[in-house]
Amino acid sequence: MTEPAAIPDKPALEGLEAKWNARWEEQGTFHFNREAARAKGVYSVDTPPPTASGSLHIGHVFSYTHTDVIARYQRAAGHEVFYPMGWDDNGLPTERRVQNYFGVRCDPTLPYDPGFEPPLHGAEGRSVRAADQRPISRRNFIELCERLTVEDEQQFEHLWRMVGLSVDWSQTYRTISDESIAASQRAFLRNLARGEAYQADAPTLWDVTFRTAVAQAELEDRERDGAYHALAFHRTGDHEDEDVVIETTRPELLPACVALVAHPDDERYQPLFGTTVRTPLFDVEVPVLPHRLAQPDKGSGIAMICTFGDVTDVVWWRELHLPNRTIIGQDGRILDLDPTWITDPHGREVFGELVGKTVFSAQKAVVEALRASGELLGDPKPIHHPVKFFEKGDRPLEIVSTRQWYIRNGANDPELRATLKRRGDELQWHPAFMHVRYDNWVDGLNSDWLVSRQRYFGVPIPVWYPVLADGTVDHDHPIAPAEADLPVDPSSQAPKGFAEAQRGEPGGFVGEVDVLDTWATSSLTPQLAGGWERDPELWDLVAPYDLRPQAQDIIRTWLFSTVLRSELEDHRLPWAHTTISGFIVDPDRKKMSKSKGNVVTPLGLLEQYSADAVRYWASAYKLGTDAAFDPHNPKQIKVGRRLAIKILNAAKFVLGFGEPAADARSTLPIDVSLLAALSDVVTQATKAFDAYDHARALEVTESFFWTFCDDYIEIVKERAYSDDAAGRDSALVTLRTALDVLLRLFAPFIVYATEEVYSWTHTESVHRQPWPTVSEIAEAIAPDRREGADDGVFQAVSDALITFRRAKTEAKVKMRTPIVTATLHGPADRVRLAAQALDDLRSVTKAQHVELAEDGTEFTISDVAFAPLEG
RNA sequence: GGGCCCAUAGCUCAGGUGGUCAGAGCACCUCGUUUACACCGAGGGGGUCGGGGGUUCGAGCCCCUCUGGGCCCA
Repeated sequence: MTEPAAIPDKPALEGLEAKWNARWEEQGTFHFNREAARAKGVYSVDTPPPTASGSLHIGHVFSYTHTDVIARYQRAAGHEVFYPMGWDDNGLPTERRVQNYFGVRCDPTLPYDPGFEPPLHGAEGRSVRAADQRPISRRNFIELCERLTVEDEQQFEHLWRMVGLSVDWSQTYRTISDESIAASQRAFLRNLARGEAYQADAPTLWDVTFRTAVAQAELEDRERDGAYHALAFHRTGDHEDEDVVIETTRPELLPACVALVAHPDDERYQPLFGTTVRTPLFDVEVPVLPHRLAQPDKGSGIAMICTFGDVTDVVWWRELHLPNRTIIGQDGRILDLDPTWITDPHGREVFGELVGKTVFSAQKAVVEALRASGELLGDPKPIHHPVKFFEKGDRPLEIVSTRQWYIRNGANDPELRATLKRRGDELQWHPAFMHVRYDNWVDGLNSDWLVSRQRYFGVPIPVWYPVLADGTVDHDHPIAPAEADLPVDPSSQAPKGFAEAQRGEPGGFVGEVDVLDTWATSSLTPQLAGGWERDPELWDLVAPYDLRPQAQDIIRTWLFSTVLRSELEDHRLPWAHTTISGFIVDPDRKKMSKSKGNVVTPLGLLEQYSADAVRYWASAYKLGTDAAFDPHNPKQIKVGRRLAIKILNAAKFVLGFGEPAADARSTLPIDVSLLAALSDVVTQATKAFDAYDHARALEVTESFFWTFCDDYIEIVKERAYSDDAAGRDSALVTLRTALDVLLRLFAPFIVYATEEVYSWTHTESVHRQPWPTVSEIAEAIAPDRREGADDGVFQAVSDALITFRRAKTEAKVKMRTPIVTATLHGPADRVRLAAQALDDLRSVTKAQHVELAEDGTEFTISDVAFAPLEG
């Protein structure tokens, strides 16, 4: 672009997205420049990488627009903005999508098939039943994951470009790329070396469907129907004929019962503490113990402890030093094991019948057997109670005992917990009240972070284990690779000093097959994007970052885990500010989610109303505020569209008046006054942006803009066309200055229309222009008029104008109907202000003569004589 | 059970440090083809700021409490 473009006859929003995206890409408008960064200072954004396998909905556009608006302001305010985009493509969501899309599932025991072609291609939306999924090797499966995410990411990028995110697309990263895997593994190895990562064989929350362990942060409670079953336990010793009745929602776990428990203060059960009872059906002797977590008001107040029905069972088991009698396997079925603790032949027979049954079937079988033995008292009492689920799962979690990897997070380390709390205090939250959610989460941590996942498409945990001479695996002495050798895949590569043939052999090794939790990599997005240990120059420029924008529901996961990793690695916050966007709710105030079927996809809205319109809608909401959205009547989007079109038209009109003389300045009182009002807008918008209140910045700008169009342009229109050189130049300078400033004030929000307009008079992008300043506006004012300039004259004329318009409306005459004479009344000071622009006021009202009267408390007019309208 | 947020015109939302703060847009009514814009313009009607207490000379704005909605954590 060497010359400004011609002003079109009929400016329109259509096509601007494609036109300007191509131009921005070609000119590198949003490229991060390291030299500029060193010179100007950096504003770096740790962008949330959307889940590549998900679909973007209107809520994403909402929050990402907030971030972009901030980035654009900071760029204008003089920073070199580091604003990369990432794709979170590793993990379960991708696996699940691949299964459904291609009709396959991963079976790691199968060999790789180089010529494999999936049975389906694009079974979008429907889930393919597990039985219909073709089993394929892990490598084939991962290849399909790669293939699909690359396709998805292209669509995402297209959408984001259309929305107009000022991202530097050359900085894009993926959480599953070799570089990301290496970074994630490197961070993990350092955690391991410092003793922050460790293994434990412990009861673990387990999703039966996905067959993987899940972490505390991935839990959610869901209300489910259940039933209290009253079971009779039998006392021992001197009280053999007495029963103790407990109520349980999980009678199928009876064979895993290891004790009964009641609250230490519960007088009903105090006599039983220290005694034993025999379980119904299985006749296993178990102790009756006191513990503070037993709830006297729940059921009969005494509960059975099983290994393991819920997380409380785990606490009891650990604190009361009870035996582990796990009976549920990783498939959610009763394990085929020898229950050595059950000695009663009938009990062993009953257990044998349970083997292989699902939890559901096992419960039916146990209940029937209890009925038959008379140890089930009465009918089960239906209840509604919260049950723990994996947030992505649809079957209740079980608890199984397995070896897993953990990263310390402060749950068992008061000092670390306090440090993390302090980091939360140091972080600047926008809005501030979101800080509480972080504190609540850190306070509520009850276990270290479980990071191993029994999945396939993820970052491999980079360790091997020695196989001892007797063939057992020595998990206590993991073999780690050198950082220089990363990334590694222990399931297909041998550790240094071993040959692949030694895999699984005595004296050899085995590779860890688990992968890291997605969040264990996502918690490193500052490192992944910022070239940590890969590009030290970049890392030094951008880290710690300025901004972490994100959704409120992942404060406990993404935000917290990123703070944790940064603390463990660098003992500092990863960023100075965090902005939390609200989410989108439907007109009934229900959160938008796939399962509710109320998700709105943005592409249609962008095409129908334009990206600027959608951006306006998003920008109009403050951070942290949930927004109701009705896709059938997107009012705010329509308003945004109207605004964007108005900008095009107003600019065309203003520029159409022609150019002022080169040395012209704003001289007439009303013109100076308009620029004073504009200065005030700049001050307010700047202050709002600096306080991360973009909605306020937009509001003051928009409000001024409409007044500018409806009043100021109308008021000076005739003068701008007139032969009076002085008056005309003052108007033209004022109009052009105001337009130029307004375009830059709007540019963070209305990115396309402002750029289009700017191109009519400039060869550079409006998005690379400095943020407007008060002193710059003063430059447009004649030097002797700058002192004490205020908006009084403009306000007075505007207010007076309304009374004239009202008079015409009430007289039911056209606005252009000439007035022969009229008297304007008002307070003396305001009348005198208006008098300073009396010629303009007369021209806009078509009044030949206006009498001024200093009386009354507000503007009114009287003695209006209309002239007949000609023609 | 604990915590946080929200409840202002029919709708969607603004209302720094308490004193023209009762606002904007949409919707509604009336009028209007004026040197950009009918994807427009002008004017107008409309709310005892969820209920109840309290602090204050004065409270959407501060405190208490109740009700309803949402979210987070147990």
